[in-house]
Amino acid sequence: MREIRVRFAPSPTGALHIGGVRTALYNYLLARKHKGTMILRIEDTDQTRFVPGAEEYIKQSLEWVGIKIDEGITAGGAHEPYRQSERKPIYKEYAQKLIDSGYAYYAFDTNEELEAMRNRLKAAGSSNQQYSAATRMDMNNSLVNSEEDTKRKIAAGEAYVIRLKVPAEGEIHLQDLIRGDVKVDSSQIDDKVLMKSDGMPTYHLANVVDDYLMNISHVIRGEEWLPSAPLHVLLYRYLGWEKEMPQFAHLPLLLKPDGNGKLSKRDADQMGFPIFPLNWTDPNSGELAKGFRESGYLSEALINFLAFLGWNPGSEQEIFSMEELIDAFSLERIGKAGARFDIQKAQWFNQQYLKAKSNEELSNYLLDSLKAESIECSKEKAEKICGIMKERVTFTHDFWLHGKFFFIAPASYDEQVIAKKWNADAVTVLTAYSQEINKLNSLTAELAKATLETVTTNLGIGTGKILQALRVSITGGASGPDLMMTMEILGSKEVVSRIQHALNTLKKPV
RNA sequence: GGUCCCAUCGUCUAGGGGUUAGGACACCAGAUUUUCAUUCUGGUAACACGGGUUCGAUUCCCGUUGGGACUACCA
Repeated sequence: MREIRVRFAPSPTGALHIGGVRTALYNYLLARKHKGTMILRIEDTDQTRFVPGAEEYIKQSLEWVGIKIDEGITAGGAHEPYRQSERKPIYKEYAQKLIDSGYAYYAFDTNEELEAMRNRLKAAGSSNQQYSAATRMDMNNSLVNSEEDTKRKIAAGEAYVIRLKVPAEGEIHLQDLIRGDVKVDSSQIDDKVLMKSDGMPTYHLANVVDDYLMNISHVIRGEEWLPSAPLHVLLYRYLGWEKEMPQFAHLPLLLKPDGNGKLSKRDADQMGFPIFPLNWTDPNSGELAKGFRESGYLSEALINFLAFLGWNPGSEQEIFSMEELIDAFSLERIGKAGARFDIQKAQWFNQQYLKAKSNEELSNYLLDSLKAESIECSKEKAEKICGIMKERVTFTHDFWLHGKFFFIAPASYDEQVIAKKWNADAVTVLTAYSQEINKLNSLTAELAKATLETVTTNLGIGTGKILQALRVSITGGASGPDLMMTMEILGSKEVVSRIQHALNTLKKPV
């Protein structure tokens, strides 16, 4: 079997879309599974859409999610350079080869002329308006002009493109690993531009040339490429590389949550979830798009979630580490239908991964949040807080968001709890309780509980009746982690002060 | 419009000529937790439609419908 060599080949036109991350992931899983090579190639042949910082963003995103690059930009390799803009002469050479062998030709048509052609065909009621065998002889190209004329035009510096001469008819077959046999009649394919007038190749040429030169074994990419895949087959054929042609696998698309259409940044904004792995600030608009990382997602959870969007192991296991994914992965088990993006499932995965982490590891997230708020906290205390909170947390920032009361005394109290539970009994117990706690110089959860029981027993009031009042006086909220542990972390002085404050602030019920 | 791709619970999906059509998320109910969350138990919920093929189709074939992608000197 041929050595597995796959590539992830994004273009640096902005932040890396989450669908791109999944494509990269599937490539990576296949490579690792078969001890192959994962290549990162940058497809920057469109100079007009180049976005500064995008390449760096791609690298950082892949690094964050744990997709390691064996070969390509930064990693280097035997097929350098891995940035298509730096491979210009290579494409030119092969375009020339196609011209020499009669499979491609020069075209001098202006945009206006192309436009006119389309309008003409449209008016005539033609089902497709393309530059093809049916129309090329009416256009301004080296097929209709004399050789001298073509040479003269080129020498005079007239703008031209190189187009592929697609045959008028004939079926083109493509064996897709996911979709099986796909066939298209070549009459449906237009004479695609191979080299643009700026001297850069188009995706079609660059992609085929590089995949061949880099000895790529499998092209795993999104389904949006399926319609142009037959064209690529034609290119391999005309270049004489059909035997070395990689195998194709066109991945199902990631769909909007409501199911209609490709997942886009717009949907994410509207529905309030991220679509990029990392924060991204658009250099043109200055607009910030939130990343999964900054939204509180763990990379392992994101990967697990993404892996299951379009693929499944066939078992009932849901939680997979990267190693387990590599072990279980196979192209055969990739589905054909588009997968809707369900952020709730992503949240569930995140919760699972968060719960499984050590307090030590989790404390870093809390400490980060605290640092941003300029609040001091020891590592030990942070670990303790994370320990009692991790069962109730969905995002990394929830430790801070739902645990603020560990650092800031409540400024207001939950009204519902006050209305229902703040009564004469509560005031009696809390008054006595704070006096007892005040006598202690160190407070443990056990001590807090024992003291509370003693106080309530002496007063003949059920503990359960006033517990909510105690919680609200200490945290301000109606719910939260174990209250006794919370008090232990807060310490006796703080507990007393908070109860006193509640007693003083809240109306004394009659 | 044309070409291509796709179709199992609301969502991600397993399955496959004869099954009580399985799991997970979400949702609902109960138990535990003196709160909330966690956890556990249970529940609601699907083979788009019409023709074939067949003793028998949700599964295979064809069509319809629906959805999607592509249709640039963008990738």
